[in-house]
Amino acid sequence: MQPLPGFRDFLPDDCAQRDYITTQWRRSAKCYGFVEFDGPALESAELYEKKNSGGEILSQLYSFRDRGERSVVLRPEMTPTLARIIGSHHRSFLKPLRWFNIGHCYRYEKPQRGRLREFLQLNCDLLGESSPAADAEVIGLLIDIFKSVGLGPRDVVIRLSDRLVWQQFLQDHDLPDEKMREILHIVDKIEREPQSKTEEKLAACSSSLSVKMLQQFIKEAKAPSLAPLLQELSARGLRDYIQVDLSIVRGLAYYTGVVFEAFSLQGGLRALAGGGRYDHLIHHLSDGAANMPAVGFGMGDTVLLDFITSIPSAAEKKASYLAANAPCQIYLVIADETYREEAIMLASQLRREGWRVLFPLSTERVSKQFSNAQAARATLAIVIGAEWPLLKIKHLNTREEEEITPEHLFKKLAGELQSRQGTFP
RNA sequence: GUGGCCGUAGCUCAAUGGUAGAGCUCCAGGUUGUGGUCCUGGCUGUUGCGGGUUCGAGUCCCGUCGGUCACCCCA
Repeated sequence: MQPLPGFRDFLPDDCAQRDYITTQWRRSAKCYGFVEFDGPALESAELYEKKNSGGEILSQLYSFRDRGERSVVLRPEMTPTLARIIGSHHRSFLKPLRWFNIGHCYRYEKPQRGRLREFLQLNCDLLGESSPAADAEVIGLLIDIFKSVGLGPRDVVIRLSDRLVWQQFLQDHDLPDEKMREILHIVDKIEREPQSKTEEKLAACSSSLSVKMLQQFIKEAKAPSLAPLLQELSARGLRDYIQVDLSIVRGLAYYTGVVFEAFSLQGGLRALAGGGRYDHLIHHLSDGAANMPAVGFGMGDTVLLDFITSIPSAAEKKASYLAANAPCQIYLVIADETYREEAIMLASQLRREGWRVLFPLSTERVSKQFSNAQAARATLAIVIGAEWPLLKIKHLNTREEEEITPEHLFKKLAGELQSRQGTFP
């Protein structure tokens, strides 16, 4: 039996790596005062129909009828759920809200690498504040997440743009607002499509615009509205990560202002995260129950993990986290079965103090026990045998051995635990 | 949804149309209380599945399922 197409099993090693990602996500989000929320994976289909009035989107939804004949959908993204929750609970919270979520989302598409039908996503949203300071907080958080996993300005870039700039562009060329969506779609593709196709699409949309004019406008990258945001990012020391790029407009219809995408600079340009400002969506999705400006972003786990693994310094950082969180810290070697009971008592005591401890469940040769200790990636072995009531401890990395009393052992470990506490809370 | 490539042991892969194999992993040993090496032995298959061609198919053909890459799409 295999999992369904586009779904994955997570073996312990996969879980450990995912734990690394989600731990860094949580840590960074909390540093910015974001609080975690969650909602159901299964939602009413109505929630998504409202936003996208039917069409193709629905065919990419995991949708079905439940036993109560309700039309239901596995959430394809978090934002509608967030908007729904905000709509009915926003009066209970002081504004602005800083909320984040880590959860599985689903889409019924043909699976390929980094694009499965079930994926884990981080969403961070700042609601109820329309100033550029809010944009800067959110983008600052995004960058700090990259920093936390060892990615620097040589590894990732945030391409920043503003839809208001394009709105102004349309006005300056006497084009109606209705053309906005079409033009943005063309801009979105301008890098990826051959010029002839872009020209064709542009001609169908407007007679007064040329591809050259668009390209020139993008090249000039004049975006005065972004100045306050850029200033805030400079104050955070994050300007190195930012590149103003007006060709970034994002595919989604609901963005109203600042939009941004994070890309990998090495190993081909891959989108690692994306987001922007959506000032009307909450109002729309909550049926007017709430009305507040919002800015946020989403980031998937698989592409990020792939990328981290391909960057040596980031891979090293991941490896040291995994080593520090190995399944076993202390392995008790029972060299003489006579002392099994003493060993069990010692193990229990160590476990009560929070150490990850293993010992052989049945009689094993000492050489086998050391072998197992290493396989479990323990850093310390404690041999219990003839020297009792003394213990022989062996540092498995340095192979150094010493004999100490149990009391001394606990004192030593207590110091160790304290000094490590700052490393991985 | 469209097209290309690929499906052989748990993993990585061999096998001119002619008896399905290797390495790694795993398990058990190498007699006294010390772990990445080494030596010995052992387990593992409906060759993804279903048809067809052939004396004979892992190999050729068709279908199907799954994987992968590129489009499409991206909430």
